[in-house]
Amino acid sequence: MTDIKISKSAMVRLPVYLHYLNSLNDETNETISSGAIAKAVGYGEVQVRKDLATVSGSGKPKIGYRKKELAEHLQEALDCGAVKNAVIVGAGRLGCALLSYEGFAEYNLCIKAAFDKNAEKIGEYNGKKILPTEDIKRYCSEENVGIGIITVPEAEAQGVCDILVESGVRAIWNFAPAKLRVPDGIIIKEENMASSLAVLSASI
Amino acid sequence: MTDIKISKSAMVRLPVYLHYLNSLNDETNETISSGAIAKAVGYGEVQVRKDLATVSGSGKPKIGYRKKELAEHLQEALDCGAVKNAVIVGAGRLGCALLSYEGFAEYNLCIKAAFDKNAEKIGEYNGKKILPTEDIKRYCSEENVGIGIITVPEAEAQGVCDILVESGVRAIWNFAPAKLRVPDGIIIKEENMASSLAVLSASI
DNA sequence: GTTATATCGATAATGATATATCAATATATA
DNA sequence: TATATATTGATATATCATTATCGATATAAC
Repeated sequence: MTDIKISKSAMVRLPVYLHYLNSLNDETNETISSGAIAKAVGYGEVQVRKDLATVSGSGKPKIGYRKKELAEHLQEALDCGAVKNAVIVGAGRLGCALLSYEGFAEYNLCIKAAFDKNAEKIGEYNGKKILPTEDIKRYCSEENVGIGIITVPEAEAQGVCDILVESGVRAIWNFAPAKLRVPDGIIIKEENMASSLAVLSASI
Repeated sequence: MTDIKISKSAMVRLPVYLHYLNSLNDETNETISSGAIAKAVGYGEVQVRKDLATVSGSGKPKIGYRKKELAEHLQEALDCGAVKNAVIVGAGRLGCALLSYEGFAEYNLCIKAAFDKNAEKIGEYNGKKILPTEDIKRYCSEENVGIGIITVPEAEAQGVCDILVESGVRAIWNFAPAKLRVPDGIIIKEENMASSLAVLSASI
């Protein structure tokens, strides 16, 4: 693992490049220029070059980047060569939306199952199991789950978070509008829908 | 409108402060210190003071901030005194999840209706109307809609975006993994779920 | 009244990120 | 082979955001 430091903000852009490359349906050209990518994804072209330089170095003057090679390097940087497993806790509307969202597969992310404390929800959704909350710990260790997604109400979020951490999950994606406490070493990303929309609204 | 410049990243934190203040159920203290807020929401205490200074100035040494006053100032800064209307285009799972999400109300955001091109979806969901795509323009001007939320597949996103812009929407929240082109003056926020999760996954 | 303490606000220092500039280079053309 | 051109990569600069420091001030205790 060549341990180059990639900035947080660059990390957000990498999947965008990869997605764009994947979306190109085998056109004639084997290569693509930073300018073309920049235009397509809406970043500055220097920005693109700088980002790509940190992961690839396959760019050649007058030629551009070899698409295939670049995509591979992006995959490596995002470490999405091997499938990674995730689970969702909270099988409400948002939880189910994520459960059935196809887009994760592109990055080799697999949402294996969801959990809910409500007995009525237990069963299947879109071919994926919804299990009772009590099963989280067992399931996560058996299925080698590394990522937990929290879509429960605010009041329950911290409890769920603790269970996930106990279950060996190393990263958490939190959709509840609550600040969660996690031990050092656990990565947490807070996603606050209402506040995102509020920001947008404030700027109009 | 006192036109102070608030940085983008500070703007993201303001709703968090407001939400926290709202969540305090009328405790004995009328005031709260920047340190206490910092601890609760997980930011540095200098950070909190700096953010609050840009919107309020109601802080007093040894006392802290008057909760009520602070909340009002945050509301003003976020301009969420008056109700603002939004619509969703794409009544799939994610669209419906957002349609029924209660959390927006805290910031006086009202998602009025959703639109879908699929005739089967037309009707109601959770008490809110789902209308055919053709009605977007008429509805938005009649109901004074300023914000459009796009939850359609990538291929349809740009078309929907154009319609929304034509309909007088001034801000767009895009959940499709596509870079959308909008005229100057229209604010757009790209939200890429898959790529968010990919970033998280890459860091474990 | 004087002193101690909590807490803010302002300024400065650091760090991170984005943009601009330009030399270096791989190909194409004459 | 020499020259022109597209395009990268590196360096420098500018912008933006966070953290640290410290003096100022409102209350409380003595």
